Amino acid sequence: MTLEQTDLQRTEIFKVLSDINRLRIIRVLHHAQREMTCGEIGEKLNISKSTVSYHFKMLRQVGLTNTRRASQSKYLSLNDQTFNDFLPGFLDSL
Amino acid sequence: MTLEQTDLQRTEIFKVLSDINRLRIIRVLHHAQREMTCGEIGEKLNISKSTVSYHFKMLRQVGLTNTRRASQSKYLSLNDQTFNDFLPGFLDSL
DNA sequence: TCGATTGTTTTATAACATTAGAACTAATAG
DNA sequence: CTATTAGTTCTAATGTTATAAAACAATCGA
Repeated sequence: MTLEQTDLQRTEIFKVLSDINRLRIIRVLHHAQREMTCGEIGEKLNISKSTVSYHFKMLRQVGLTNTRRASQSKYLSLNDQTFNDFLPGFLDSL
Repeated sequence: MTLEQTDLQRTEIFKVLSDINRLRIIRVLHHAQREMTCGEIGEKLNISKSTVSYHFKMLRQVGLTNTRRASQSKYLSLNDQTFNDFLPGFLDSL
């Protein structure tokens, strides 16, 4: 992994974290300490389901979250590994 | 300081860090361990002076850098305090 | 199978970000 | 005062991002 590649990965992660709604999603998940669904988070944060789906995708694409399908629902959880690798201590500061 | 205000401050900082050129500027400054001028950094990173000036402004606005005028030149340095407050350990990971 | 539930993708739109050239401002040296 | 140096702001072009409604897809219960 070159320096430049790591830089690009870093900027991608920062880009994902630079949106207030995605930060809210992360906080909600962190404080809940459990998986949550798209609908559940959308309702809590008052955003449309398509918008939540869009943000979920971005979070997943940079490895900040994991997803698990179960029946109709899709459960989201934080990927602690990525947070620890790139932003040690960040989650606990939320 | 409310949670929401801190969130906005955080997303602003992440936004500033989500650009590859600004990340490069930070790395160059960190490794140089000294102040550097706009022209010096622009030359090193091969970006126009107006673009460097634009990025300098963003960095300063969120408190990631300090500036000092001396004669015609303007010297930039990292504000370790802000990095430590919001991203402890980040600079050393660069 | 049908209808309900849940989430995704498409589409359109509006807002914002990045870039560099040109014009401008500030400081200094001669 | 004038020319030079260093940086800023304006402008226009180009590209990116966030949003939600609408259409679509997948799953499940009856």
